[in-house]
Amino acid sequence: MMQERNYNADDCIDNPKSVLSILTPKEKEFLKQNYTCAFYKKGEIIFKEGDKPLGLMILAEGKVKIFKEGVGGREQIVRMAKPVGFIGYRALFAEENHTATAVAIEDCVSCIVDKESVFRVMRSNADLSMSIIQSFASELGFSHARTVTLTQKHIRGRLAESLIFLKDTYGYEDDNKTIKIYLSREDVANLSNMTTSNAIRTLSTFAQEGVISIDGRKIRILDLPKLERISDLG
Amino acid sequence: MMQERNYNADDCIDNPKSVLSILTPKEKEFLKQNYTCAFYKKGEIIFKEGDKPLGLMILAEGKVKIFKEGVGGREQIVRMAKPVGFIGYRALFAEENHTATAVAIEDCVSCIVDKESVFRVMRSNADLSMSIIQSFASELGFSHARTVTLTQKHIRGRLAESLIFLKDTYGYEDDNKTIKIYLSREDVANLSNMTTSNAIRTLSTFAQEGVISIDGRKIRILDLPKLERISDLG
DNA sequence: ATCAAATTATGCTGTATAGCATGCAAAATT
DNA sequence: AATTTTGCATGCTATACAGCATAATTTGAT
Repeated sequence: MMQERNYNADDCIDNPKSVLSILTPKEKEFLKQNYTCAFYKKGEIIFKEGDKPLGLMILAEGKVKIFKEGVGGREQIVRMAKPVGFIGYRALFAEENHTATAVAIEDCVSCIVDKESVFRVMRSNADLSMSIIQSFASELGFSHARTVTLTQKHIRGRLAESLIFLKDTYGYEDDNKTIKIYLSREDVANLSNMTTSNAIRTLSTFAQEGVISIDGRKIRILDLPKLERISDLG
Repeated sequence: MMQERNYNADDCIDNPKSVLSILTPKEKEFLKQNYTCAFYKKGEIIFKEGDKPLGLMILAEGKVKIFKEGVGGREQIVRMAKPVGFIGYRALFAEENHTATAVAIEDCVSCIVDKESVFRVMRSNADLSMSIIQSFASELGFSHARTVTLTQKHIRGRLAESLIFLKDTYGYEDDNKTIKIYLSREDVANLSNMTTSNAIRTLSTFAQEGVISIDGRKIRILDLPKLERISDLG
C-alpha cells in the first residue's frame, strides 16, 4: 500500500462524471458513511480471477487494466478503466467470483462501497439501477464488437483499433497528439490479441509510415484519419 | 408472417422460466395489456443491424441466432436465443440502434412489450431491475470468456466449445445425445470463428474419432468428457 | 418430375502470424 | 560502479488456417 497523497476520497462519489452523481444528497451522504479507501502501486494486483468481490470499487485515481488468462497463461485485456469508473462491478452484480484480474497501470486510489449499501441505494433509487443497466448494455455491445474485430481483423487493423481505443478512453496529453497512457509493448499486444514481437514490429511499421511516432512508451498519433482507415480496412 | 399455431401468447409473461415471473400479478396484467405478437418463418430476419428497437421482444417459441457482420461481411454469431428469453434487449436498454442482426433458426413466435411499459414496470419493481442487471452482468462475463476462447483456442478447441455451448443452451433430444438444434455447417462455423470448410472438416474428424456422430445436421455427442478435454486443451 | 440452387465434402496452395533465437538498450538492484 | 533484470528490436522458421477449386449430395422451386 502506498502513501496517502492528499486525495479527497469523497470526490469519487460527488464527481459529476460518476454514475453516482444522479443520487440525492441524502443517498450520497449514506454512501460516504459506508466506504473505505485503498491505495495501489503501479503493477499491484487489485483483484484476481477467483476472488470474491467485496463491494463496489470506484477507481478514484490512476489507470487499471482488466484481463483474463487464456490458453497457456496468455493474457487478454478485456477492459481499461479510468477515473471515476467502477471496477470489479461485473462480478459483484452477477453474484459471481471475479472472472478477470485487475492490475494497476499507474499508482491508484480506489474507494470500496460495501455491497449491502450499494444494493440498498439501488433499491431506493430506480434511476441508479437504470443507469447501471444502460452501462452494462453499452459495455456488452462494446464487448461484442471487440470479439468481432479481435477475431477477424488482421494485425495492422487490430493494432490501429487498439490505439484509437486508448486515445478515446484516455485522451491526449497537452500536445493533442500523445496518447495519455503509457503501456508496455506486452500490454499493447495483450490488448490487441497478438504477440509482443508483432506489437513491436507493427508499431515500428506504423512509425515508419508516419502514422504514429514512438518514443519509448510514448505514442503520438500523427495521422488519425490514416489510422482509422487502417482500422476500418481490417 | 406465418400462420398462428395455437400459441397462448400470455404464456411468455407468465412462464416461470422468464425473468418476468418475479413480477406481481398486477404488473403482469399491465404488461399483458401492452404487448403484440409476431410470427417469423425459419430464415426470416427479426431485426437488423441499424434498426431501432421498438420494445422488449420475448422469444416465446423457436430458436434465434444473433450475429454481427465483420470484415468482408463475415458473420460472427454472438448469441443464441431460446424460449422464454429476451431478444434485442441490449440495444433497447443501451438506448442505441441494434448493433447485431437476429434471424430465426426455426419458425418463431415473439411477443413485443412496448418500451414505455417495460420501463414503467422496471421503475415500479426494483427486483426486475436487479434481475436484469444480473442477467447483463452474466452475459458480459460470457462475452469476455468467449472473446478469449475465440481468439486463443485452436480450431478443434473452438469447435468443441461451441458444441458444448449448444448442448448447454438447447439441451439434448429424448435420446440424451442429439443436440437439440439443427444448424447449417456455415452457422456452426460462424459461431466458432472459422470457415465453413474447416467446420465441416473438423466435425468429420470428431466423428472419425468417435467423439460425436453426424447425420446431416443432427449432431450426437458420444463422448462428452473427451469433447470437454478437447475444449479445455485449447 | 425436373431443374436450379444451396449445402456438404475433400483436396491443394498460399500466407499471416506464432514461436523462437539473438542482440542491444535501459532500468533497477546490489 | 558493477551486475542483473527487464523491455525493445529484428530476423528466421514452422504451421495453423484461410482461400479457392471441384465434385457430390441434398434441398427447394416450378
